[in-house]
Amino acid sequence: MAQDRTQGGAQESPRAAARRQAILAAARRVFVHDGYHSARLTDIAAQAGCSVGTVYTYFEDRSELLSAVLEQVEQEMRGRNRTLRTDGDTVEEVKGSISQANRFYLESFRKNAKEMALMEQVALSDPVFHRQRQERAARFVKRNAGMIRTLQDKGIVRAGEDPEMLSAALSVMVSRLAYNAFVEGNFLSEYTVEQLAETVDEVWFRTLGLEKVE
Amino acid sequence: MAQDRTQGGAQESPRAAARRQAILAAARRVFVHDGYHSARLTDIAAQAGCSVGTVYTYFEDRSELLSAVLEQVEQEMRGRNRTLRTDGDTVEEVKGSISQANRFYLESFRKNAKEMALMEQVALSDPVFHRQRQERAARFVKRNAGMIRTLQDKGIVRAGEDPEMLSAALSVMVSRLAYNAFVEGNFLSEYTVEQLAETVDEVWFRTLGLEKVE
Amino acid sequence: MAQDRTQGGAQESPRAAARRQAILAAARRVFVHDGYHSARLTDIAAQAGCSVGTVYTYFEDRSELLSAVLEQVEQEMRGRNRTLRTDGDTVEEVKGSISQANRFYLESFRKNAKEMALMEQVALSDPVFHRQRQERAARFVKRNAGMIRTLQDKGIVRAGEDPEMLSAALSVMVSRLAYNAFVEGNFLSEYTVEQLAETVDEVWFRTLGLEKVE
Amino acid sequence: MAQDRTQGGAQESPRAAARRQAILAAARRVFVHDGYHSARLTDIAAQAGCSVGTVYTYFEDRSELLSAVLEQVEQEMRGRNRTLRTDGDTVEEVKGSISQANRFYLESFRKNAKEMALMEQVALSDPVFHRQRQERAARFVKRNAGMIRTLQDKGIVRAGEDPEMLSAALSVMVSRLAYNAFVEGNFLSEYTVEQLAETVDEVWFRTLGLEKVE
DNA sequence: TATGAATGAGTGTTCATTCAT
DNA sequence: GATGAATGAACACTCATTCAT
Repeated sequence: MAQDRTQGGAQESPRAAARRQAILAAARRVFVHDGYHSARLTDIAAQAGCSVGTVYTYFEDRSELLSAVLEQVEQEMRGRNRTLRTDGDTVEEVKGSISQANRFYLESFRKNAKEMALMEQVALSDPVFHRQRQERAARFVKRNAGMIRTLQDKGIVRAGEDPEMLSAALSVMVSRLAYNAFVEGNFLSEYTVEQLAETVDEVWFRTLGLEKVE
Repeated sequence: MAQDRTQGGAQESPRAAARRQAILAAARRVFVHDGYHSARLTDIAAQAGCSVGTVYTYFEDRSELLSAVLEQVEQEMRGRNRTLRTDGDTVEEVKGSISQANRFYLESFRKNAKEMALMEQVALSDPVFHRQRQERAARFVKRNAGMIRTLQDKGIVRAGEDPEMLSAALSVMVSRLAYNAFVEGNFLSEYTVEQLAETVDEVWFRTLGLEKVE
Repeated sequence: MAQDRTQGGAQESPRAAARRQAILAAARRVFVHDGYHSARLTDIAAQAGCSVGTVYTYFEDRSELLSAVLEQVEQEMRGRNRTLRTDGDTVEEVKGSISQANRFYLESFRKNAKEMALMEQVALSDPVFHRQRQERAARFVKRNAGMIRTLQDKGIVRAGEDPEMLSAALSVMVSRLAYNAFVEGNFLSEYTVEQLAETVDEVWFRTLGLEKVE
Repeated sequence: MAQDRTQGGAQESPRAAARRQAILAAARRVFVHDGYHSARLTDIAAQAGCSVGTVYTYFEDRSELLSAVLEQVEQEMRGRNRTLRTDGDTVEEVKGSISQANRFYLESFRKNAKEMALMEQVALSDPVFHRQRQERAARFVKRNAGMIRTLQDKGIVRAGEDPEMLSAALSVMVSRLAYNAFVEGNFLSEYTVEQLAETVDEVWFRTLGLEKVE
């Protein structure tokens, strides 16, 4: 992914690695605080306790610095979600998986709200980041679509529905609700993650026919 | 709202009005094509067939030009939605209203997809536009929350649900699905408005208990 | 002096003359209030109740408008000073003339303080106005030098002094003291014209040997 | 006084100091030659042998560059006047002090005539510089007022006179005469500093009663 | 005469990136 | 590796003046 200037397998010294981390952390702070367009290299260097020249020793240019920041964020969030299971034999197991996944997603989003806002911002002005964001979303949708298809095979979800689109609808609902609650400072920000999760679960369960409607 | 330099009720001559429209249309094209930050005044003037100075005869500055563009878009979209009814006595009537509203929304979004992307972009970097976008969204959510509350009173929707949050969840689902389909160039862009609307309707109906799940 | 566009002896209609006066008065207000460089033609036209184009009907350009304003001011001040006598046979008569001249000057300056500040400002950046101001000052110095020479001939002032330079020294003292008192907003602004005049008289009288020093 | 971008006590390298001086000297030349408002940053940079960007490395903006120039001039002039004495016990000593002070002032003015014109110009359009000029003048007047008061206590100058106003009158006479002689290009410019000083001394001495009038 | 819309040249300032030390 | 001074392209905005109506 060429997010640094370390060619091939050349190892960085511990000191160099520490420097890189310091710059990365500084960039994350500054990008998140000022927004990508307002963030100045000089501020990042100052925060990192080094000169601008040194920043260029470790990162090709400003946009690569942003890449590295976003990649770091994504790894942190992926790490949290790695253990998720989306399968299960009984309806209750499926509901448990969905429920857990939604809680994980909402919680992750809450913890990195500022970073998610940053991602959103850069995706709108830079084609490269736009594509990255799209692929991330696509993976999310695809995973859920697979689950829906499984439920259809088991006869739980109606076969008539398009799994991809249904997945997309339910997925964007979760991600956008999270965005509104944690980034926008909406009326939604007054709810707890648990409350949001319950609503989201409800929509999923009813839509997928996992809950009896009296 | 002072989106132009015409003070108070001073009437514009037909020629001046035409000029203003030409500049507005040019700005809309350029903003939508290049994005707000990359758009150059010189390009807008060139597109409008006048000098930069003339642009400043009609608009205070660059940001006011954007305001005028967005206001125009909003009026176009509001105009289309004016006729919407969100009430009804029978379940079928309610479903009809929802169905119609969703189709109108998706269709409007499709017709102004680029402009919606522009709105999204500027909302992320300018506090004023951010607030405008938020208020627009809040109105939308509120209207739907009212409808849900009515359904609860009639005993159609369960009383236990929070109408505001449910409305928010369902509303963002529609708007974000539209965004993905018409702006992002997703796999969703291969669906027709009708197909999107059917899925969206389905989620609404099931969630609100308006449809029997076999 | 070609301060207007009325070629030769072509008479202006009464209406045109009124227009010209209205514009001139507006220009005077705006120039004096905003300073020459900050004054905008549009403001002047607005103040005059006409369009910018009309201003150009009566005045060649911005600088000619200023010329006309300054000329008007000068005529007003000259008018006041026309009756001054600077001669006299006895020491008391001479002192009376000087005393009267100083009071007239200070009073005139006070009445047109803003205009004098304007003159000073434009003299510093425009060669034409600079020359005008210089000539005005030179006339003032010359008149006083003549008086000093007369006093020397009568044996009242010592013959050894250079009348021109002495006149210059005493003249600039008066004009600059007036400037400080009426334009600058100095501590000097707390004195009355009479108090300033007494001090100024004192310096003149003593320097010219018109007063016995006990 | 924050007239540069060197924050706090951060030391400048010799090379940087030389650069700063080069830019300062260039700015002084250009400001003095073209006047503050007509001076272009590009000209200053060209004169300094660097790019415009480099100018902004050392100075916040155009006005700070002017500040630095004026401060430099003032320091040069203050340096020259540091040794002045304005006291003395005998009449002859007092006259000597006054005489010396006047010569110093006139000579300083002559050496920095163009810069004094610049100061005058910017004082008339910028409130900050206006205030600085006023304070400078006030100090000058105050110092001389103190001397006059001392002379009154000793019974040399009449007690009836207002020391502040008398000081102001005599001070502005010197400064304005200098201005006329060295900046204006008056007939006064044909006199030597010595000749100007003699006239100025004469007015002071006679006004303060330090010279017997035959 | 009066209008006021149109013109367009002119310039201070920013900041990512480079490279000599 | 580290530094930070130097670069210079890029751009919004102003306003006196003109001239078609």
